[in-house]
Amino acid sequence: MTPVSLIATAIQRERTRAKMSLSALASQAGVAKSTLSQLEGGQGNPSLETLWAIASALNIPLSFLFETPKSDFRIIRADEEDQLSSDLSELSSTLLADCPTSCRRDLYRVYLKSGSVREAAAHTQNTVEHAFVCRGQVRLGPEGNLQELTEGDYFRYPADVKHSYEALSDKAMLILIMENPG
Amino acid sequence: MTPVSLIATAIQRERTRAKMSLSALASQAGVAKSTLSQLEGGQGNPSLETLWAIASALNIPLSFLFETPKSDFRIIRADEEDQLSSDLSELSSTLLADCPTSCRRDLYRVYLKSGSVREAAAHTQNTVEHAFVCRGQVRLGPEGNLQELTEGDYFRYPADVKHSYEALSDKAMLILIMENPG
DNA sequence: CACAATCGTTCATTATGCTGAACAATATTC
DNA sequence: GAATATTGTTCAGCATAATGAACGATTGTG
Repeated sequence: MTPVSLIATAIQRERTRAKMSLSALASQAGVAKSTLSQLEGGQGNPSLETLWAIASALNIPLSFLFETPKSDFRIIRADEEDQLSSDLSELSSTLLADCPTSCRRDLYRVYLKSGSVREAAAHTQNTVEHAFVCRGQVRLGPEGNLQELTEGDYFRYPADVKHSYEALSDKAMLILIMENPG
Repeated sequence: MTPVSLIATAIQRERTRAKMSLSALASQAGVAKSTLSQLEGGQGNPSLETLWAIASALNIPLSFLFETPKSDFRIIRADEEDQLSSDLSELSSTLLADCPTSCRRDLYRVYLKSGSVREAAAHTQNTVEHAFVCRGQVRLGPEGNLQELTEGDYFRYPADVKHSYEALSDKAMLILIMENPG
């Protein structure tokens, strides 16, 4: 995959996400329509200033133009041991998620009390959430894909749709990592 | 700050980190020395292919050239409540760390047993680790800045120096997020 | 229906980034 | 110490990215 074609799809993706026409984005960024048109066509070899102008007009950091879209599900149960360095008796660690390309990840500590269900609206497109349950039991996930998790479980899911959190035990604590855009 | 000057310092930083001479990097990347020289001098307006070639030769993703360096300490105790959305009785969440610019964050689940101390070598420059204790008590941190943490505590620290982990309780579990380069 | 506006694409001209050779300044080797 | 690489910089020529006007296609409006 050539870098230009990657940029091409990235620009198109971000532009449609921003609900901007090609002409509007071009004038907003201060570049010629023709330049932008060729770029989105996967042709040419844009300069840094051109890319910068486009990213600024889209109101996103430049690195957002270098990301490859993906989103997926993954559950790692507390008793599933990826044997990574488990030979060290005093320490065993499990890689829950890595971040191959640059991404934005915000880290939250969440306390839940049993009772009502906490609904969360859809986040920006391609947002992914990582949940790790530290204490108690919770049911969470995107609409139609709720998972019941217990202490030590890890769950990753797309969060660009409606999703919810609910404590099944009296109290629950979890680590939530919001990652966008994936 | 102009985008070119940012790239200029970024390239120099990554090149010295890779212990490469300007000439060596140029030939490795397949670009003219003059091009690279001008770039590091903060002049010009590089094309995407040029940047791509340089990043590839440095063996880093392109987005690493757009990051602004920083690193810092932060501890959030379990009983420190950032009142964020604490008005919702059934849910209260605390933002532990956000990620203003693009960054790489790998997520680990770590189990510790009391006894020996786990020593970790210095990671690449500007690496930061986020530790969140889910169970038990641990003493961890960089050399000369060990912190004792208990359940629910969060600790962020530079990990580009030697650091260590030690369980103070019988068993301990924590979430570790490795972020590089910050 | 006709008119106007906006859409995205294509093409000559202009501006400029990339190149390669020549350069002085260190660093290395016998 | 002289000879030889290797460092990073500067400058003319070429390659090409960016431009702006003209284009047909599509949409909106009276």
